[in-house]
Amino acid sequence: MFSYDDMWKAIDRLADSHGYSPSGLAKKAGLDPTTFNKSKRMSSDGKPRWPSTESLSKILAVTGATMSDFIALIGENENNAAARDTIPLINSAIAGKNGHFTAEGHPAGNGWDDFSFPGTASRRDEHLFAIEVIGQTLMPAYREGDVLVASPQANVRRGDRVIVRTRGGDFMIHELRRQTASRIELRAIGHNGDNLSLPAEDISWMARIIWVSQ
DNA sequence: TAAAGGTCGCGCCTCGAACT
DNA sequence: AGTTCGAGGCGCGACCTTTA
Repeated sequence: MFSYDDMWKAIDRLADSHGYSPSGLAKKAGLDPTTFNKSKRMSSDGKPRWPSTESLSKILAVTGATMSDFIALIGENENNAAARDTIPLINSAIAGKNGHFTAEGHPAGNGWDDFSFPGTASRRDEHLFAIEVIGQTLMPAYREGDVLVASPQANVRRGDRVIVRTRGGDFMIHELRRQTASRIELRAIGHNGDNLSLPAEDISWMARIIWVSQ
């Protein structure tokens, strides 16, 4: 999961790399010049404030940057060096077998390779892992060879794509449709798009897909 | 299912500092 | 003096959760 600091630093770097101040970039993108003010990155009660996806979309559009470029900026260290770290990688065909994850959804056991992912060392989420898609079952959303980076620590919300492990041993890549205290409703990613409703206690862990290499 | 209430990102505005 | 930038207060609107 991207930390709050990572996100704002990346915005600052994006602005700087295009010759703008944060307020200049906001203005260029058609946003209020104060949108990215440091004073607005924290609410009055001290809670961190996150930029909206719409604001991010606008500044990427106006700078011509892609989401991948932005991810790279998140991963850069203070010296702007190309620091690239690795996270555990496993393919989807074997990820569901026992022994590859702890009860909390953290990578464990053998069978893992390394996947280069920018700035992992500076990120607070040390339990990130990557899943390489094998087969066509997730088409058209994900193709064979795509790599999904997931965080078991990230908060999941309606509409997020998630990796789910049930206590019965099922391993699924689905979209979260609804989550209540008692039930989890999921929708399959892929051609069939089947809906699935499970008791919350049947879910061992759930990790949000935060990034995809396609 | 709909209404009520809470949360949060953003726009509008004013003000002050720094710079040209 | 004019411009740019950033801090901070306030309110709006979208979205979400809770409750009846």
